Amino acid sequence: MGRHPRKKTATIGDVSRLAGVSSMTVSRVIRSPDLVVAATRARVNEAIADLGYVPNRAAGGLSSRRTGFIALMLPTLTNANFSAVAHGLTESLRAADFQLLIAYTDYSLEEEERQLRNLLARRPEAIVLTGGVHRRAAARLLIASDVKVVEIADLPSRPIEHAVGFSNYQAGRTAARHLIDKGFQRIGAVAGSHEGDVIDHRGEERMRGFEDELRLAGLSTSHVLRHGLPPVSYDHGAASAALLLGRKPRVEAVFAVSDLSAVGFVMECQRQGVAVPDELSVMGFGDFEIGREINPPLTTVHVDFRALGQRTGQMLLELLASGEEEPARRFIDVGLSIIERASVRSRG
Amino acid sequence: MGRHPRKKTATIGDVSRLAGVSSMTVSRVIRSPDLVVAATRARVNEAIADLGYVPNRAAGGLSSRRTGFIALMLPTLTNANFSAVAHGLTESLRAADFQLLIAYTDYSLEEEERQLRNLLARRPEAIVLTGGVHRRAAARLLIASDVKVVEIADLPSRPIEHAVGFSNYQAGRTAARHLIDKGFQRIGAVAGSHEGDVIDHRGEERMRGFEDELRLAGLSTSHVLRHGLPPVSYDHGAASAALLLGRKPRVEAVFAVSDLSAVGFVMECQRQGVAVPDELSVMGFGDFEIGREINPPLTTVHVDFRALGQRTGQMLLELLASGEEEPARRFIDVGLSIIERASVRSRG
DNA sequence: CAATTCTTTGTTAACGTGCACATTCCTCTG
DNA sequence: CAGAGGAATGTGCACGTTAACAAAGAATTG
Repeated sequence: MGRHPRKKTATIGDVSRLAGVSSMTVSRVIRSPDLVVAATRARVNEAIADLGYVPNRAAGGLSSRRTGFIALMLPTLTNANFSAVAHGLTESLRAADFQLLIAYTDYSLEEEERQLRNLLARRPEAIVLTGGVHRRAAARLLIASDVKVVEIADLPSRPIEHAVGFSNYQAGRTAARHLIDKGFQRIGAVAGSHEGDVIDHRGEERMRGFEDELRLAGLSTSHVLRHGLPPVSYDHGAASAALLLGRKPRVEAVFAVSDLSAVGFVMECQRQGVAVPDELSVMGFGDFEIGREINPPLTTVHVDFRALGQRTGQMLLELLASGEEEPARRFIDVGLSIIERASVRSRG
Repeated sequence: MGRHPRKKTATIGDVSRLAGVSSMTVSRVIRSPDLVVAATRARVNEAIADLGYVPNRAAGGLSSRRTGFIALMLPTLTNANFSAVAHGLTESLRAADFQLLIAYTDYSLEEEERQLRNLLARRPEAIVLTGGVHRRAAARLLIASDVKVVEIADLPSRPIEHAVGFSNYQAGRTAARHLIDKGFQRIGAVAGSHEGDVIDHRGEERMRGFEDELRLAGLSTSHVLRHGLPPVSYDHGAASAALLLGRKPRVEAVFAVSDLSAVGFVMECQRQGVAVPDELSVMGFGDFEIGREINPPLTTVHVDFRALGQRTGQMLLELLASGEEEPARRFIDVGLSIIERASVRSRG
């Protein structure tokens, strides 16, 4: 406890003394003003303003068992789609006075458990996970705590509790199907390496779906290129293009595991004088803003990540408001769609 | 307080009972293990693992007066440079077990005070602000609380306490000077509107510096175009290009308030068959990754935002470790530089 | 107008932890 | 072997708030 030289920040006690009421009345003025008669309320509010009093939520949460935290675990913040999720989540939680606690793992399993422990130490009322939990110890921690768990983005086959998202595997298959339907035979793909400590599980799922669909159509997967560490970005696509354009016979169409990589790929084609889509079709994933802007604009698989975040937020509010201990499991597939732009065109 | 049907999450008391020690010993095992003899420590750790115990930081913080929170207030998360700041900050704070509390205002003054109040309610040990505080009431709240304040990104002329960043005004002047030195006379710029509720103060500073430098060189500012709501992005640049390319006589060089806008500008030039840089030079601000990748690669003003976040984090650690009530004010200018690429070339 | 109900405010205790101090048990020293 | 010093552990309380209950006054009812 505190044997401190001087306390500076005002407490509810300071306010109550100044206003000449009990601390409980102050608490009520803040949390349910209609329970307090107008005159008293005014006096208290004045004292609050005078002292610049801001309630201590840690203390309040300890007492009420409601911390007002929602935890969010992401692989990284430096990805427009993930920050869109965070953005959408905040939007729907803002009105309900929840505070988002963001942690990210930089795609490392090492960090996963550490970060999870840190988050749980804040006693969030719910935790939103991207791509599940991969370590046993981490999963055990989740079970021991009584937070509500929502997995988002990649829909797991066996969800821990609730889930909102889409199937990355399906996204890969859909992309392959799109290129096959356009009449292409030599279809390639570019993705990060799937060996090493840093693995993009969601991207892997897309590639798995992509290759499966190729095989089902009796096509070769030999033009699928894996290199570089995730998370992939523009330079990954540019490097991939340099590698893939040298091969003979040249591929006719390429799927990049991310729009960023696809954009880099197209730019490298421009530099090498390879016309997109006349000589080579390119498609991406994620519908990043930049894909709409380049020449030619990028055909891509679209998932509305901001809406995903918003829907997750709304679901959380319902879940938390209901107060049920064991609410029915929710499983929402937000789906995905192909956005046809000019970077892919029919063969021949 | 809690009259609750059943408590589920384990407390330090549960652990101490299971291990047959006092709760204080458990606390010590967690916070300073060397004070506890190995045998006891092992017993306690076993109990912790068995119960899946995770300390409650809210309770700990209340008692120790150290919450382990650092607050960060941003205009938006959906900007690569700001998320780079958050990323850099997290990196340096991670080892010290600080948790970043992120809030963003979406460039709205309305939200600023609300968010600040929410953050202060968590009693962060320091608060990192982007672009200062604009409302009186908000400033008063900051003063009443005893958090350490660090302003980052735009260096204020009169900092509240500490500051790490660069001068956006200087960035604008430097950009203008660069174009003037290249021999251009009809120099334009594109930025968001500076009227309305949503204002990008940092961008405004850059424009102010840009126009000042033009005027000092005796050049006209009539090609400076203002339109659209901040934050500006690709489509803003594209739209600006459409507007600016129609004017006669055409500008020779353009500075966009952000790389994203500059990229959109270049893409629109491509579509209209205007060669960059042969017919028109374009430069941006922020050195976003995409600027390096397009054709031609973008000349830009570079600021290392990730390093900015890291330096801020290191400074915070020193500030908080020292324990001084009134540490010396710190004011760090991380500077900026012009990155010359191919989108600007000398006139004539 | 007495009995009842509602409105408004207050009192008490507990939320889970860590600091300050106290206690116990060893180990050393001369 | 008594006394001093240190290492290991324990006790009590405070951190700032709110839930539950209590109390006092005002309004309503028959």
